[in-house]
This record gives sequence, C-alpha cells and structure tokens, in this order.
Amino acid sequence: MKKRIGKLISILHRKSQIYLDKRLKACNITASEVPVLLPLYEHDGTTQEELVVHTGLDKSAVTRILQGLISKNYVTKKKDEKDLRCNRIYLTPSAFAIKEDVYRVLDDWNNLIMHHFVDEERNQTYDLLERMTENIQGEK
Amino acid sequence: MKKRIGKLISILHRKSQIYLDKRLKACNITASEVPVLLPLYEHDGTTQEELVVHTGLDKSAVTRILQGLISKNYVTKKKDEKDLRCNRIYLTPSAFAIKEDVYRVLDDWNNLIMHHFVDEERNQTYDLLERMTENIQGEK
DNA sequence: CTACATTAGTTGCGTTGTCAACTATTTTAT
DNA sequence: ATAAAATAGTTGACAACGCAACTAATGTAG
Repeated sequence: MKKRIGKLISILHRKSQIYLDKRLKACNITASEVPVLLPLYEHDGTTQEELVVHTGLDKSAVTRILQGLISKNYVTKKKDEKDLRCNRIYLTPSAFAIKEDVYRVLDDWNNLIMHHFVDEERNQTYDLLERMTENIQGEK
Repeated sequence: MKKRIGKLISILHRKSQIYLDKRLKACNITASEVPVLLPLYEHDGTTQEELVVHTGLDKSAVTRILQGLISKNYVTKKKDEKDLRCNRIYLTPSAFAIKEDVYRVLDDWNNLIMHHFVDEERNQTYDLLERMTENIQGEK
C-alpha cells in the first residue's frame, strides 16, 4: 500500500488553523498572523522581505498580514534609511505583552498533536519535517 | 531550543498546493480536488458525508469541490434511493481516464519532499504524521 | 551618466476553505 | 402517531493566500 503524506499534512494544517484561531482569539490575533509574529519576536526590526523568506509566504500575503497587525497596533512599519525600498517592521509593546500567551498556545497545540510521543519521536518528527522543507527549497 | 512543527507543516501544505496545481493543470484538475477524488478512486459511489469524514474538510467545502468536479464532468451525483438525504457520488469515465496521471503527480511530489529518505524514514514519516492526525480526531 | 535590470512592496483578482444559518429527510421518544 | 432531535447537504459571507501586474528605489553595464 502506497503511503502518501499529502492528505495528512493538509489535515494537520487545516486543523491547526482552526485550533489556533480559536485559542488566539483571546489575544486578538489569528493563526495566519503567527508565522509573521514569531520571527519578529526572535528578531525585532527585520525587513518585510526577510519575513517573506522566513515564512515561505507570498509577499502579497505578508503585506496584508502586516496591514492587519498594524491596524491592531501590534507592529509598526518604517522605511529603512539606507534603502528606501525596504520596510523595517517593529513590534509594539502590545505585541510583547501577548508573547507568552501566544507561545503557550503554540506549545499546547504541539503537545496536543504529539500526545504520547516520547522525546525521541518529537525530535524525529521535527527533523523529518525539516528535511522535507529543505527538499523543496528553491522549488518555485 | 523549542521545536514547533506548525511552521513546517504549513509550508509543506502551501508548497504542495502550488506544485500540484501546476502539475495537475494538464489533467484539468486542481490540488483542492485531489482529496475528494482519491477516496472515490478507492471506493466509487460513496456518500458525500463519507467524503467529508475522509477528507476532514468542512461539508460546505466538499459541496463546492463536487460542484466543480461535476461541471468538469468528472463526477455525477445521485440521491441515495434508501435515504434521500444522502448523495451518492460516482466517477465518470473521464475521471478514470486521468487516474494514473493523478497518482503519478502525487507520487512525484512525495518523492520530491522525501528525496534522500530511506525506506525506513519514509515509513516513520508516515507513521508519525498518522499518529498526529489521530491525536486530533474528535477535536472540533 | 544614462538606460536597463533587479529588488521591495502594493494592489486587484481568483481560489480554497471555515462558519453559521438554512432546508429537507430520517430517527427517536413519548 | 407525532413532535423533537439528529443527519445530509446547500448557500452566503468572509478570511487566507497565490499570481500577475504594477510602482518605486537601487544596482549595473556601456
């Protein structure tokens, strides 16, 4: 029997959106904003282009997610002084205020889907998924 | 360092849609139609409700995907004679005609993302992903 | 220096998919 | 037997996201 993982990936993706949307409503953010928020928590002030690369999202999607985060006062956008083509994105205090809550929700989801996974299996899962994403780097 | 797989899952999902859409254009079907088509290839004449359960999609999404497949003459819909609430879905000869092509594209994608994976890793990947989807069964 | 190419970002449009509300049919409980 | 609940499916409204076409700024070749 052939084992295709596409179906599994797509179910996990869609269900995670639903779970996160529900849990993150308390923080007034959506699941789609998470991929943009996380790199900013790790490195505030990155350019929009770096967010595109880091998230793997289309640049237009990043533009719109940022518009939403700006309207909710979670980030600000300033033109880079050296290169006026670039926007630098900065988190607001409101964004830092919800940081721990956001991470807790993400960890809860991770623990939910990896329930009964021992540490080695959790690491294996991450490594295998990471290798798969590496395999499609450069796939346009 | 915390390993959250959400980002990886979502990248794999989105990139697979792009890849499949591109490759499946030759068959005149889209990536979103695949999850509905596959269970029908395995068991023609299932009810719409069974497709909902099998795909994990919202019932409204299944309705609309079927409308598309009907308009492209890949499936037909008939009311079940015993239970008039149910629709039975049947593949047309056109759908069977593209079956091998569709599976080939899916296998190509699978091989692409699991490039350099040995058999044991492929099985592990499938098993871990399957356990994760089982962990969220019943998550509403 | 100027023309062309590249890079960063935005916008319009179409597709995918969720949720909530609705209809129609069948099942269950009294 | 009938009223209420459950099941199957459809529809409208909206969010998420990719693609193509566009603008603006910078880099590069002659």
